[in-house]
Amino acid sequence: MLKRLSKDIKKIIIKKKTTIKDIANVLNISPAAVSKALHDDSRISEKTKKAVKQVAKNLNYHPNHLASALRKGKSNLVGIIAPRTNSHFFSGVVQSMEEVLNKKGYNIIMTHSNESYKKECDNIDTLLYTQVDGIIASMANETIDLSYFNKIKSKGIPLILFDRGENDLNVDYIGIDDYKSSHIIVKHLVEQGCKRIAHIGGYKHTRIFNNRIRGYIDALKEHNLPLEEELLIESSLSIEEGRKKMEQLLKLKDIPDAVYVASDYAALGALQVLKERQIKVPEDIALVGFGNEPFTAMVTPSITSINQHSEEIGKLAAKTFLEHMNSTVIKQSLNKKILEAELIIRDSSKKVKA
Amino acid sequence: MLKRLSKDIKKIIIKKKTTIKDIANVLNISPAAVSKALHDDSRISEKTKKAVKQVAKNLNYHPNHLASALRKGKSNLVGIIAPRTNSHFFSGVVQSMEEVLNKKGYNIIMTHSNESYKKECDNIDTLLYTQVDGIIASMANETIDLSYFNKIKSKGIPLILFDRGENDLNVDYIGIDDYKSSHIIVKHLVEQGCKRIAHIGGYKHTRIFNNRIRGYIDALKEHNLPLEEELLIESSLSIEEGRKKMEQLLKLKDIPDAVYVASDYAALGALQVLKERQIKVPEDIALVGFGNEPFTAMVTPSITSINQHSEEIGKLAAKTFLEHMNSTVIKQSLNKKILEAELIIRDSSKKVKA
DNA sequence: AACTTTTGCTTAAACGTTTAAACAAAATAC
DNA sequence: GTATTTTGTTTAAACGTTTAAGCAAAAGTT
Repeated sequence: MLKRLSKDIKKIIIKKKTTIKDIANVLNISPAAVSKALHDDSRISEKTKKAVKQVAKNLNYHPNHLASALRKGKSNLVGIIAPRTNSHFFSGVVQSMEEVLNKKGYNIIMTHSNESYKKECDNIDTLLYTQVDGIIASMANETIDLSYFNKIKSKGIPLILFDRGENDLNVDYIGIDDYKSSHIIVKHLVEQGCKRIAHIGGYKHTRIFNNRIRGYIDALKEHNLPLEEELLIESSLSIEEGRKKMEQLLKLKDIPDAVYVASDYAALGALQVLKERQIKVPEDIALVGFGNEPFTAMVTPSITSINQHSEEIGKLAAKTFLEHMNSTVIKQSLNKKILEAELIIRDSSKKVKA
Repeated sequence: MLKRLSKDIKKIIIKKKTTIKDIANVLNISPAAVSKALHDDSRISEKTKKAVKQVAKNLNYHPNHLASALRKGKSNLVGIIAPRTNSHFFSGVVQSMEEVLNKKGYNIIMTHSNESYKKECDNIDTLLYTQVDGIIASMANETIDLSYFNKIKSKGIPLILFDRGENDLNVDYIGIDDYKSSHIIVKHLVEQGCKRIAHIGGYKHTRIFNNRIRGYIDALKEHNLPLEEELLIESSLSIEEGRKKMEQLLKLKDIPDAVYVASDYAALGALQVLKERQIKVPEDIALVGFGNEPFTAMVTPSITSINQHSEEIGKLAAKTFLEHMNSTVIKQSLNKKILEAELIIRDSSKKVKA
């Protein structure tokens, strides 16, 4: 009784959202005609189209996404999961994805795992809950168990991984050739005359970091340099970790003459330590980072780094998603697209002047 | 013709998602009964509830959120917009919001403006598009134009701001008393015997930073200290900016004996500079940060800071949202909740030993 | 003028839920 | 043993959109 009353009050106070029906009533046409007019259907006259759009604007009409998504069986939303938000690489990737997807009428729901496995799972859950049409993701550092990603696949919606992917998971993948990138870096350092090349790498269980480590090891071999255990360090690659691992390397009786760091952030930390200790870069120790973050060009000395082609990766990932949506049958063939990375040589490793 | 065919193929290949109807068919009951059983309606017998839930599990049933949201007229989603993802404060706030909201059946869509106005607008658009039931936001540093936030209000869904709010905008707000916080800090520094207290603050156009600056100025006055222009600096408050502004202060002929930095990150940068220059903290210069980030306790010397009660803010913001949802009429009265902050005194400012 | 085609709309069903209302059967009350 | 309440379910409509199918009128074709 009281409840009924308050409900009526609500109805009075809340200006009901205008629907397609309201527009139809104003113009004395059917809701179907309105819907078609709004979608520029060729079977609707220009006159009614104009009228409908005008009334829609007047009544402040906004389509009910839930209704159309339900009816069409797709939400036109794609979920993105990135491990971090503040890296130039990831934001570049996302931006170019967004560009491609928006053009095709898709909206994006961004989520960040912050490198945490739990958050990643939460992200997947909300994305599935909101009925996204697909998920494009890059895995958190922590993630080892992949059952949650399989949950996506079992729902039947496309999953595309980029950068931080996994070989086991049977999905499309876009990334750069990390193994080869290490080769390019080591080759460059050798050409600069370096003989004791250290590697501050990421954790081996992450595909890309493992590949960089393997590449480092194999490249040393190719150039007949010995692999010394004390020169190969795993780390979480934050600025602070870069400082710590660099300090660790400087404590060795036989310090390296070059350090290849698997992330620009950690490389920056390492550089800070070197500068504080008055160690000359690149003369005493040459330094190479990874990711081509903008700051690498801005610090002194500027840091040599690997350009990961974020725009290209984003574009390809988005296009792969669109391919899935446009194919009527479930695609069986997988897209594994591996781009070749590019070394941007800067002062931190330029011992031999050209 | 061909299209029809391919559609049929699709139907065959794609295992249709199981719906409430499928469960109903299996058990020979009505879909309505199934729906009620799944929601533990008191009018459904325990026996059928159990049976329904079992079948649901067997068929791998997942409720169609779009359908239920459409029918119920609410999505049970709440959008959150935070300026940054990596700050302890914001992640604490969000976590406690999530806790409160999940308990009441709400899911969260997190977005990050990354301090960019454009991204903030994009976030608002996608959130409105996904038909969230409300938005809880903290404004980007860049944001000056508030028309986009008014767009939310004009849609009739609740908007709750926290921390970075705005006086003009007629919305609920939860935050700490920044003005008073500055007073607490200045008082503390004066008690430690400091006479030239500098302030590295944020940009004045952001409410909270403006309040901190005003608080700093008024507190100086109260303690009969002169306000010196060269000691009051605006900045973006990153680590790097903290370094730069500290260096700027050290270039003065008459350097300060205390620095109050409006962010722990910038305070950390300042501390790095002080340590590099062998300036004793707190003996030569006392240092106070803001935000009580975990690292403030971990660096040497540990940094005195202001605890912003992130959990409390998150909880209150979530509760305010829930109040909106539960009230049948549109609430006119605004909630402005200002919490008192707490100074955590650590080594960086402890000149007078207790 | 008698047809076909095209144009511009309408009708009605569907998407998967929820929920008010109805109703039969069982349990309880008197 | 009839009246009333409670229990457990069904029916049917609704949420706002899209879309296949239908249909009348206009335009085009012989």
